[in-house]
Formats: sequence, C-alpha cells, structure tokens
Amino acid sequence: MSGRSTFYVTTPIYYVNDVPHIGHAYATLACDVIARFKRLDGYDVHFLTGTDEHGQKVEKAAAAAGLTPQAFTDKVSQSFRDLIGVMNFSPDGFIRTTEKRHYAACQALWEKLVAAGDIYLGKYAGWYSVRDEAFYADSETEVGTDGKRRAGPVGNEVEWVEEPSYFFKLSAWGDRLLEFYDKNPRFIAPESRRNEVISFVKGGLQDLSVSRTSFSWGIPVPGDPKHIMYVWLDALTNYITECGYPDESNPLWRFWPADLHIIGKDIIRFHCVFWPAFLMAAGVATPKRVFASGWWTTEGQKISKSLGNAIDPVAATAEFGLDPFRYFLLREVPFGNDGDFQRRALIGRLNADLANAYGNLCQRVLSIVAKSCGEKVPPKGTLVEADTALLDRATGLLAVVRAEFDEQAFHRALTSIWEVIADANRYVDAQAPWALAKTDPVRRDTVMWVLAETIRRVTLLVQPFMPDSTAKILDQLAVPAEARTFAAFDRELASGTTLPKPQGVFPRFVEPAAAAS
RNA sequence: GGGCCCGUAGUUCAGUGGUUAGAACGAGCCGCUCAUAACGGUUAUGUCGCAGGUUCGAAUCCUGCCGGGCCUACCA
Repeated sequence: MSGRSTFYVTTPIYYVNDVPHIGHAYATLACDVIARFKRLDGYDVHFLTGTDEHGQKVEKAAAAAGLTPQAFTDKVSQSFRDLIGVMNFSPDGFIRTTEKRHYAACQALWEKLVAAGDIYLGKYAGWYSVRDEAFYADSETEVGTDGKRRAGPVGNEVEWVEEPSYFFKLSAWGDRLLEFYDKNPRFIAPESRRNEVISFVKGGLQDLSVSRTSFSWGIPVPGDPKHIMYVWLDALTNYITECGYPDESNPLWRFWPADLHIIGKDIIRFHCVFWPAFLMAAGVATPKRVFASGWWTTEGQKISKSLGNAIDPVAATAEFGLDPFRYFLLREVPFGNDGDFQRRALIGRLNADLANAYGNLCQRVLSIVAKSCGEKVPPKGTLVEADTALLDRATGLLAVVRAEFDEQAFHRALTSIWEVIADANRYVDAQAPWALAKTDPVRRDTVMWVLAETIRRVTLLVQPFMPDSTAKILDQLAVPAEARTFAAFDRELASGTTLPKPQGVFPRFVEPAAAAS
C-alpha cells in the first residue's frame, strides 16, 4: 500500500456464552477511540474485534438451547455485532473463530509448532471442570458436604478425566520469555500487571495441554482429528488469521505484528505468556504491546447476574446519550484501573464537563458570532498576547494528547484537553466581547475568531471520543470534512466563511423526577 | 503460604525526600450577563490508615500492624 505507518489494534474476541455488557463495551470502546485517533493522525489502521465460538461450554449451551453449535453461535455472535452499532464502534474487521480461514490459520500454526518440535503427544489426567474448561490439581479440589468434588469450596463441580493430549513445551520457554519481557519493557501494561506476569513466569512454567478429545466443537488437530485444539490456542490465533496467516502475501499481513492488544485483566496470562511463546516457537513476530483493562462495578457492588445490576450499554446510551456515555467511561477512571459506575458521577460529568464547560463554551461563542458577526467566521485582526497564549495552548494539545494515547492514558488526554476548554471560558470572561461590541467591534471580531479557532482545535482532538457530537460542532464551524484530520490541524478558520445556525450539542441532564416536580 | 497494588479534603484522585500537602466535582460568598440558572473570581475543609525507624528534613524511604483489591497454571 502507501508508505503510511500501519497500526493494528485488537479487542479480545468475546466468548459467545455471554450477552454483551459494559465490560465488552468498555474494551472495544478503548480500541475504537485509539483506532479513530490513529486514523486522524494519518496511520493506516486496522481495528479488529470478533467472537470466540468454540469449546465444550458452547457445545453444551447449544444442546441445552436445542440448537446446533453453529446455529447457536450465529445467534450470539450477532448480538456482539449489534453492539458495534449501539456504541458507534468503527472496526475494520469482525472475526469469528468458526470461519474457514481461521481453521486454516490455526492448523498452519499447529504444524509450525510441530515442525519446530514444540508439540508432543502425552497424556493428561486430572480433575476437570466442564464449566471452567479447566483441569485442577488434586490439592485445588475438595469434596463438599453433598459428596461432590469441586474446584475449591465454592468452585464448579469437577470429574476425573484421563485423556491423551498434545502438549506444548511451555516449560522450555521461561527464560526466553523473561528475556523478551526484559527487552520489551512496553510489552505489558499497566506496570502492576507486568510485575505479576514476570513473577508468574519466574515461578517456573509447565508444559501446556493443547488438545482435547472429550468434545468435538472446535478445530481438529491436523493428522489426528480425534483431537480438538485447546480453545486458547484457537482463540489467540484469531489475531493473525485476520492478517492472512500463513499467507504472508495477503495484503493485510502488513499489519502484523499487532501494535496493541487491549484485553481484560483476567486473560493476561494467555496474552502475555502463552501467546508470545506460541509465536516465538512458530517463528512469527510477537505483538508490541498488551494492555489489560480493569473491571467495572456498579454503585460499589460487584456486577453479578443474581443482583441483576449489570450495566446494559443499550439502556445507558438511550438514557444519557451515546457520546456522554463514551466520554464518561474513558474520563472517569484511569485506563487499567478498576472503575465504579455511579449514576451520580456520570450525571456530574455530563453536566459539568460536557454541558457546562464544553457545550456552553461552544454555544456562547457561536451565538455571539451568529448575532453580531453576520453568521460568518469573523475577521482575524491583530492578535495580542492573550490571543496567542490561548491559541498556542490549543495547538500544543496535539503533542500532549498523542503522548497520552501512546500510553493509553485516555483520562489524562481528556484532562489536558479540558484544561484548555477552561482557559477558553476564562478568556471569554476576560475579553468580555459583549462589552467590546460597544467600544471596539473590530477587537470583538478578533476575540471571536480566536475563540472559534480554539474550539476548532480542541474539537478535532475530541473527535475520537465523541464522534457524533464533535461532527455537529465542526459542522457549525463549517469545517469541511477533509479538514478534520490532524494533518489539517493548522488550517485555520477562514474569515468570511458562512456559518449555519448554532445549536446546543450537549444538553444538561435533568433527572426525570426533578423535571416533573 | 508466596507475590503485586492500594489506603491523601464530603467525593474522585494528583503528588514517590525539601517552602504554610494540591486539582476537579460538590458547598459558601462575590462578580458578570454572551451562553445550556451556564461562565469567572474567591473562601473553607485534611492528626496524608496506625505505630515505630532512617534523615537536617517523609504523604514520599525502611520495619511492623490494621483495612481493601488482585495474581498464584490453563473460565469472558
């Protein structure tokens, strides 16, 4: 393709035994905002999401629902596809592990691992939990008062299983993984997760059972189709399937290695230990960075099915608006931390940050321009120090926000942007354009130009977070579509351009009960 | 058991050796009136979890304790 730098970002692929909730929406939102930012910044971006559809759990859930596994996964996978529209995500690809191309990629990777001598046939015996799809050591299980053996006192029921299994020689990769982490300090973020992984690997690695014979809903092992590939070997491979693996002449292969895998903190081991080991063993380049996001609680409580307190993205966006919801999720909590979803906090952000600070800034500026400047971008007169100070701060944001995005520090990026919004509000008060209207209309016009131009610069940077709302604001500034990327960051508003009638973009949120009284 | 992280104003957090510990939101007061009862200015609040120690000096380093979260082999 062109000489542009590529940027490949992925969500976890979502397991289809669950309906989409805030956790899924959150991880994908983070990827979406990054993908949008990188596109605006001129990168050749590929943004992948999808669903993980194999395994014994899915096979059983399908049977329980009276459906074939394929029909069952078709249905659930669609609910994740629907989330894209609800949240206004912008993926370039949606992968399903039940696709043909994925079978081919997994089997090709398997054969590479065999050829490299990293896979051998052995036997696995142990306590197995169907529900967990996991084996447990004898010491990890105990027999309850009902006579059933469980994985821990409150775990799921386990049964003794012995089966032939292929193993991946993970035990041989400990030192090479530690060296890899050492040479790639940015590979795992945040820092505390990196510490956990390194400590885990230093504790010693055992070979990994990578096939099952106890069920059939999965990808057959090449040459030994009684064996089904371990679901994680299957699932992780999706990231290279998308790029055409093993066909390196596929045009999408230019995106590998991935720049960023965003995942939930629960699956960090698979992505930071197994995945790089598989890839190194197969002679495939390793991804550059894995970022583990935290979990959300609701009003201080753990989200659970029994409490029924899960945040439904459809309901949340319907009540508060899509963009405010997107903004809140990334502004309220430092990315990587756990977060608490509080209604009061969301309304606070919506009113204080969006309606009052940003929305009202746009409104007060645009309405003066409409009323007093003939509905045109006013003439840019001679700039004084206060003007250039504000404009320079807005311009400086681009570099600041870029740096914060490199760390996935969305909340800090937004904080920096909102500091300039506050500066702009202070500037309005200090310049008092309503007073200048009587004493010095020329100066008033310059002040209004400075403000409109500041809003333009700020809004360009807010686009990845709130694409719809910012599009409306840029429309009101008559910024043409092709001038909305960062390449056009320095393309100032042209005086004399006709502007449409201003309209509020971020209405205040009033509790329905309060509005009624 | 081992390991990692955290405990700072009503709330969410920043601050990792050095002036009277900061910000935002919320609260009070004042100003302004272009604007979405928005904006600006200003005031107030904290034994920086507890107890020791190192240091000329600690929220910041060390030790112990208390409290919370997480990881500890294959569940998103």
